[in-house]
Amino acid sequence: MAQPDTMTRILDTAEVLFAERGFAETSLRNITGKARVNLAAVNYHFGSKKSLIQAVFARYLEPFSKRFHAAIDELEAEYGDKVIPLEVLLETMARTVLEVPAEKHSLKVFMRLLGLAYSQAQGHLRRYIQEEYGTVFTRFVALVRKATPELPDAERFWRLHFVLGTVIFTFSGLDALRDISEQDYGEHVSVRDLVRRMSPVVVAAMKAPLPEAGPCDGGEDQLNVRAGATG
Amino acid sequence: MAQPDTMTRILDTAEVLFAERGFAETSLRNITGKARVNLAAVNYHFGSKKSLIQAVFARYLEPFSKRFHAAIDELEAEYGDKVIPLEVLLETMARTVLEVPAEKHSLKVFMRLLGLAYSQAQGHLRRYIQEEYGTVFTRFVALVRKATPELPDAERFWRLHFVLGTVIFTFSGLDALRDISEQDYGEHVSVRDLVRRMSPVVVAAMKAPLPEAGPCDGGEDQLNVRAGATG
DNA sequence: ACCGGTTGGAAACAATTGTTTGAATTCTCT
DNA sequence: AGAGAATTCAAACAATTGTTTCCAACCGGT
Repeated sequence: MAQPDTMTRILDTAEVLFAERGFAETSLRNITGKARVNLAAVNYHFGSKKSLIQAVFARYLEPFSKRFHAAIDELEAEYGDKVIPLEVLLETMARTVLEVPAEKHSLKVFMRLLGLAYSQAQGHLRRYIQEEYGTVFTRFVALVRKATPELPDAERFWRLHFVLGTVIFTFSGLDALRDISEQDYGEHVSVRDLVRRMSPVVVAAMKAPLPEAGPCDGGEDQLNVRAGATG
Repeated sequence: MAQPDTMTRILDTAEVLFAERGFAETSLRNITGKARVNLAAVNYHFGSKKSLIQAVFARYLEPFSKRFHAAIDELEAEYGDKVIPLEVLLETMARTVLEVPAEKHSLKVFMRLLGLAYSQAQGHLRRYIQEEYGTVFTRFVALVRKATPELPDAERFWRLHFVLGTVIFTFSGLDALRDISEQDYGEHVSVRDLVRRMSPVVVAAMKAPLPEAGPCDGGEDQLNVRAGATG
């Protein structure tokens, strides 16, 4: 069996280990050991661990970004001036997300990495992803805006992040949740299955009625005081 | 100003740092330095870093569990045999969650810690939380079941986790999201504000129509093949 | 065939990690 | 006040981390 080249071998191993344990908990020796590659290879090919992490993300996000732009192009060509329905937009995004990792990698890994990027390392990763692949998301949001004219902009912003939370959280903890589901309900759910279950929920979430009153509670926010560091 | 005792000082500092950077990325020296406490104090008072992490969670979850049990008791006494409406259940949970950290701590920190517990360290933390505080959640689910008899059990299981994802994801990334919201929409959202926005979305999510077809796609799940470790 | 640039490998690097030690200090109770 | 327990402290521990170094092996072009 012709082994893939070293860089690919490192990326393949790294993404799995990162997804399983997180970035800080995965050492380079752990990666290079499992990948049967010399330790120094990581720093030689990628420069640093940080760059390796970004490279792992780039391998997912680059084809995704490309395909998603293309998919949106198709949609816009098909619908012309007409507004693209919300369901179509969401379904297109889901399909693109499902397509990309299916080629070589695991959707679970992809989602778990996204979840880690959000939850962990508040710093460089989020900035990197935002700067590098933010445009396609912006484009998507613009279309969602046309599809949901009844929503105030701020409301739509929050709701999109609500459903983003649903998606990332679910798929990123997929294994554990699936185990419970299988054990308690004797039901093995596939990824497509989960998407099918998620669709009506997401649509309903976006189309939910607006909250009752406006933000007029005087801006009290004492819930966020932290234990003061008496320096 | 009378300083709180060492254990409290450590817990106060640790929970903030953990929430900001994650567990592995926060060193004991980092904590003890900021808390103005000797390094060995952590191991003296808590035994190990792992135990410290659990103690941080216990300080949130213990009062939450107690209050939530009490709140459910009240609800059951009030409603007797009648089913408690879903909205009331969700609102009760939200209120309890908001109450607990408001005493001394930050809701943001609480949620971020919950998010980390799910996303990070697949091992000991989830088990610990499940074993220690799983009963109150089980009790809650039983009431939700009565409130949503139209949902198949498995469907309700997944939907509860969908909305759990929304809640944890949103509050755990609260700062960043709030910054964007404030910058793009000139709108400062308080925590209560966010809860108000989230409510109709969560309710709509739980009450969304059932997905169309059953799980009859032949169980293909090749999306989850991982890059084989050719050992 | 030969050479220059690229790639691979074992060892060592300095820094940081969680934890332990044993003496000094503070607190508690009679 | 003083014996004894509880706590704090500085220092060192062994282990692991990401990174670098130096040398051998390889490759394609003239």
